[in-house]
Amino acid sequence: MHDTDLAATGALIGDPSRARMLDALMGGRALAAGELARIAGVGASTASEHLARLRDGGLVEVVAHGRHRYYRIAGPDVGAALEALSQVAPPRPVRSLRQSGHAQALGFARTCYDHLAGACGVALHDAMIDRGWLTRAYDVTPAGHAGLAGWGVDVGAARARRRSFARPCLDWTERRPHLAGSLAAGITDGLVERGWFVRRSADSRALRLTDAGRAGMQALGCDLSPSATR
Amino acid sequence: MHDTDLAATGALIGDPSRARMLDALMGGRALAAGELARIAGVGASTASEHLARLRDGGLVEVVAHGRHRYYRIAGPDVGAALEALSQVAPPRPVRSLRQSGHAQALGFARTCYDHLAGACGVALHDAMIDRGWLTRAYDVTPAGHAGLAGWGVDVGAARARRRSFARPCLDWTERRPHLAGSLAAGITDGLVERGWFVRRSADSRALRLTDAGRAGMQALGCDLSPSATR
DNA sequence: CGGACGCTTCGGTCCGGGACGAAGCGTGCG
DNA sequence: CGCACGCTTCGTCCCGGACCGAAGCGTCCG
Repeated sequence: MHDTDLAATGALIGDPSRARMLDALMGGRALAAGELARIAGVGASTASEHLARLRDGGLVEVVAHGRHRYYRIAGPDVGAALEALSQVAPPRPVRSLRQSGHAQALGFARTCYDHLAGACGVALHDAMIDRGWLTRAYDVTPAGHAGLAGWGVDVGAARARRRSFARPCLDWTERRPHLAGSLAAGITDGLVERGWFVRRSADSRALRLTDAGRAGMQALGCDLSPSATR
Repeated sequence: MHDTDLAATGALIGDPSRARMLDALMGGRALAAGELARIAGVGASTASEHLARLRDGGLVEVVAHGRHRYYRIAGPDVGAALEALSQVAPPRPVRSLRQSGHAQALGFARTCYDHLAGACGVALHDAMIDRGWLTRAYDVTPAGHAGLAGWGVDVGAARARRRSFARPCLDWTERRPHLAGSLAAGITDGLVERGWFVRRSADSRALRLTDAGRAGMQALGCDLSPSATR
């Protein structure tokens, strides 16, 4: 039984270079050390040291492929902590039209670690419950099973994973829950594979909703109109 | 629509003195600046500057009573973020028998901002659902209404507050959910007022379960045996 | 009213951590 | 095999933030 060292983890997140790396890794993919150095805007040696500290602190894990070292968020609890911290972090003022567009894109659709977030994530969560695919206790109904199978999502596989199956994750841009857990990760993977969402760039966890994705989500009953997403 | 400055908030939490203050404030009470200086082990001037930064960063809020300045956690979202961060923070090794006792006490019963956490919190959450006081979608049943009224808890008042009513909050010591939200805050207040739990000290968010509390919780079906709390 | 007290602000000091460049190690490839 | 490349480790420098003591302000109380 232990007390925890909050300051240590806070300090890890509290460096701007490391925070930029963590933000990029919240896109859900593993990124190479060199890529993270570029994203953070520091040299390779500096990036190495930052990544070592994040790894030692348990926030990221590393997988080597030959000379390439791929880093990723260590697990869903880290993703959840970073999202919760984003709830209370101050907004970064928008200084350009380009940044404004990026912030809009983040708010509309992005990954929160390994699942869909933003207005699209919240709309999906709400529609799945309204349509009876998911109960308010976060169980998948037979209708949900069938519907998700039609999306190419294997609900049984998600359930078999040794982690939380389905739970609400409070969305920092919408201030309402989107779906998290292994089910949400499976759904998000499935929707990306179907081409409903496309990743914008390595630097960003913003996702772009395709025409096919818009049609599919609206068929479920997701409300993607501008007023509903505000 | 904004991006957030994660590093700024991380850095606030990442100072040991400030982390100690936040930890004490997670006890759910407002504490005076002088008390927080004592808890953090720094002088009054240093504490003032730390508190000013926490206030400016939105993590705490201040209420003046004459020459006394009482600081408290700014809201449930901050409490949730700190609890989520505790999930991923490294354990602080226990160095003495006294610390070991304190860590045990924290794990058994403590406040997580304004609601009961630890083994007791998780046992209460589970028993309320098992006993049919609460549904798995976190609605209070008529039986729950009556039972809680018997505990002196006003469910209607909790529902009328402009915040989340009832939701799971992943417990960092038990790794399972305890109850959070205005309902949980009301329950915790009620149980403290009934003398079921007693606050140990200003420095700590540990709660002590009284004999009356143990009897009352066991009557509901809370499993407080050592094996169930491990 | 005058002194005590709680708290905040400010200037000065010092230390820790982020940045860089150089060197070293391991993988990949012609 | 030799060179290029990706990454890590190490030493040095420098800046920012925590800390303290002093001074100032406002409240409390005899």
